[in-house]
Amino acid sequence: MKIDKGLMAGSTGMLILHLLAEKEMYGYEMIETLEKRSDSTFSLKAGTLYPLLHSLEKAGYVSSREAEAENGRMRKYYSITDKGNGFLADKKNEWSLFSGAVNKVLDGGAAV
Amino acid sequence: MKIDKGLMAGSTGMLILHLLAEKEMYGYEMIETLEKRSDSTFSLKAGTLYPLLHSLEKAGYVSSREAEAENGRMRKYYSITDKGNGFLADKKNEWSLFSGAVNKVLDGGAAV
DNA sequence: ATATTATATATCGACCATCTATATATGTCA
DNA sequence: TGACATATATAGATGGTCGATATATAATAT
Repeated sequence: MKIDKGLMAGSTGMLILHLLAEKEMYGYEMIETLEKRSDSTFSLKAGTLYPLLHSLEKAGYVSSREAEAENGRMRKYYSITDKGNGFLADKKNEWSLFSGAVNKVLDGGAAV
Repeated sequence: MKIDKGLMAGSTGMLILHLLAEKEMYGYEMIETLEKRSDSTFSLKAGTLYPLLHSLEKAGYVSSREAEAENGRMRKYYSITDKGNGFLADKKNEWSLFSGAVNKVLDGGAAV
């Protein structure tokens, strides 16, 4: 099933930062990793990712360096910053609160 | 914590339809019920709700009737339609898939 | 050789849902 | 009478995602 873009809004940044908290990655790799990890539920578009990475960098949440890959291609590798880790922690709390509240409403009526 | 509007996007319609699947409600009542059920996590704005209700009605997911409340005030009561129930079921599946995928990514790295 | 596909980054305009601000009107309470 | 809660409504601003498009190289197929 294709996930409505409305649902994606707001969580994409958190997901990207979470990946970068695990290890340095380049853009294309993030798209593939998200696709794989979510069992193809997510298919983040390049047109969404690259502007997002630029805004995360501008905000100081990630830093980047260009480097040549083994195959000779140029890639732009992103890393999360300390500031980014703090922001990520906040976003994870927010996600937890939000998804919990949605489920509360959906379960609700019963034991309120 | 105030929930980022990006996160809300896409799930508000589902939440409203879920409330209406329980019982007929008027707009203001929906806002209060969501606030209460979510332990004040959600505070849906009137400027979001009323246009949303109109579009849900236009799409045939809800129907409305105007009636005088006990206190003499005019209220617009909304009910979910059969079509709306079908749409709601789809949206709940989508939410389940989406939130599951987000958690998979956040848990990920470990057991992939 | 040549065409196609995958890799890799990037920008732009369109779309859509949310918010704030504003408007109107009535009921309640001080 | 004034303030606040109730109740619905619309308009404009904001912001995130998408599709389309562009560029360039590597790998694969014909």
